Amino acid sequence: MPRLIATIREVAARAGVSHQTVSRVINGSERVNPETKQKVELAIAELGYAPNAIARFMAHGHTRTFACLSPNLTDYTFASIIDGAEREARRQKYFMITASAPDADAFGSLVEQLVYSRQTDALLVINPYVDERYTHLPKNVPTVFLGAKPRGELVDAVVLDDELAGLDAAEHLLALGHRKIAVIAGPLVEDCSQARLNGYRVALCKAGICEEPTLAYEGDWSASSGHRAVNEFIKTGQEFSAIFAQNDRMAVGAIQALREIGQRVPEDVSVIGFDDMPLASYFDPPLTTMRQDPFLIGREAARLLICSLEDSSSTRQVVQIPAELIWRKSTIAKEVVARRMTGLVY
Amino acid sequence: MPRLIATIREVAARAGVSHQTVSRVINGSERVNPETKQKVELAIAELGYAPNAIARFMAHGHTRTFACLSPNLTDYTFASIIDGAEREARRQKYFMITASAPDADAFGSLVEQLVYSRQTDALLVINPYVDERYTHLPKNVPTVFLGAKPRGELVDAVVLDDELAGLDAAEHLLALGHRKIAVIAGPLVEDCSQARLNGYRVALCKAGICEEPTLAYEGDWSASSGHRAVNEFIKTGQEFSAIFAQNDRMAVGAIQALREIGQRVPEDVSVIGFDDMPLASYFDPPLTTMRQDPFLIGREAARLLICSLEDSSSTRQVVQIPAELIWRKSTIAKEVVARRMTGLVY
DNA sequence: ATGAAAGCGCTAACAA
DNA sequence: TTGTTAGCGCTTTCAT
Repeated sequence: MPRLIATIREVAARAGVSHQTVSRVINGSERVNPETKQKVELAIAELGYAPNAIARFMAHGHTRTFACLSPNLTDYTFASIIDGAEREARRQKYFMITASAPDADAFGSLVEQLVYSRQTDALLVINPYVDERYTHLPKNVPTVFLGAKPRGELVDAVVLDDELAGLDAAEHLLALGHRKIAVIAGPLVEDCSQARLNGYRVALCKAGICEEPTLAYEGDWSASSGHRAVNEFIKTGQEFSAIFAQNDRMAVGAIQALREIGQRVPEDVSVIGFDDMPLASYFDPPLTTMRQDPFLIGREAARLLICSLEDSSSTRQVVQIPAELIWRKSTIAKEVVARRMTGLVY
Repeated sequence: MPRLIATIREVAARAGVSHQTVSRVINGSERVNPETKQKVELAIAELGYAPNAIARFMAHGHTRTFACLSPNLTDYTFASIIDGAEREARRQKYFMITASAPDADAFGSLVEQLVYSRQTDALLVINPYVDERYTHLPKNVPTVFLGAKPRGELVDAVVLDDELAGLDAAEHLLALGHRKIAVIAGPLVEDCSQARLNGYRVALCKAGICEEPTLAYEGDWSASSGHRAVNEFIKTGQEFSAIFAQNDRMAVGAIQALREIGQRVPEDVSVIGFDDMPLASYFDPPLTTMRQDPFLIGREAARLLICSLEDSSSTRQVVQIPAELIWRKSTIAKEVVARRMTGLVY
């Protein structure tokens, strides 16, 4: 296979200069005579020369590339984080290799293939504590966690302010007059589930309500687990007038289960979700939810990573991004319903 | 910054062999004495040596990495394609750099940064004809198109059998007794929109129905464009008892618009979508749709790309993947409804 | 079975 | 301002 693109030396020969001068031109060095520069640029154009990135990496020892490891690439939140990170990376002339690591083993071999081989200078880890994957983290490699604060690891992180968001969600329901509020949590090994649960508890405590632990169900983020949660609540005879689902998919599953047993949303039960996923406003009823901006989170993570790559004296940080309540139609004031039902009008 | 990982020569020195022997060991060459091999492996373990991928690329001239360029990373279909491609790539020890190119210019500069710089050996292009991006395609670089057949370009492609899927969707509606079937198409610059439309037309022709062109609306894949489509149909006084939306988001938007004007789905109007996006079964009513398997499509594309990378004599091919009808609750037989309405029971 | 030499295409350090 | 010399860490080719 013939080499299709010229080398720096061929350009140099054609322009009648040394290859080093060509290097200076393509790197925009100041110390080069304008005339020489022109000659070189002409030769570059004539030869259709483009610098070889791999040779550059080889020469200066780093790749301007980082790896982004995610449990999967299809979850909307993950995909948005990745999109945000990738764009910020590219804006700063970095590259990103994205890979899905369904489990800890896959994660480990990815770290080997990408980081230990020095194909990659740095690491972005989405949900480092979903499983044991954090035990495979490389040492001494700039890393940013997404979705969980470091537990001792000396890495940066950007996370949603999940506790505050959980608190806001619960207070929204409280403000609507609800007192019996069930929670459908994500997997409790994930920090964000715990944090959202804490926020919820704090809100209830502040409202003088002692939370009943049985009013919480541990789901797995899937719609069907939301469905199961409601069935479980019913089976165990729980009473509740509102549900806080820790993501929209579980909220949607819960609403379906509720409807199957003849409960109307929001008239009988209010449901608040989390994420504001695409089409959240197109469900029936349109979902009230805590919106997060995963694109922004990804961008911020890339920014942080590049900072610590370029300024090794930069201090560790954890940045928290706030969530925002989007009040649509799946939650409603308890009193309003009660009055309507008894025929009272304002 | 000190080099943290040993080089092949350091390993060689420690094992008392030449660096070439170490190279043979790490590359699994047969021609190496078992004892020597052991010594080398010991040295590798002691030093924590890992081969430098960049140096390897440099030495043999290719990177085992390809670029995957997509209009965005968040669309579920794209994300699934990417996930499928990335996993297949990794399974075969390749890497993939994924980037979003919102427009043709971004696409062009990405091709420059990734392909002309030889950071990448090959190219996966999702939706090459969304805009003018195909004019920036590199020559002489193994490429696979996703979502559109090559228009003259000498590249492989994997596409859904959109025409057949369009035909199947229309025939489903036809079989249910519908005769006035409106279409909400995707952007007509995209081949898949055209192909789905063709399939629909063929089906109607076969059923002896001359399609009225005004019964087609060009959307942009968004739910709100599906909503607009229905309003447009109504405003222009179109009659229809069924709608074929070329993706699920537009279907959902259409259903909402229908409901707003007091039309029930499926009792008054049947709606079939396309994709079987996540939660399609959780909408009200659960969506009838043409399911595609984008993960499989991505995997197939990566397979093809690697084939043509490793066997340059491999012949060009376009592989078509079938879609599958998922009949849920948003479509119903016209007669059934009519009978119910007039009080007739079976 | 093993080693020595050359080179991949560039950048960095120094010299002129 | 420009050129020369050395690598970067590996693979490949050719000798031994």
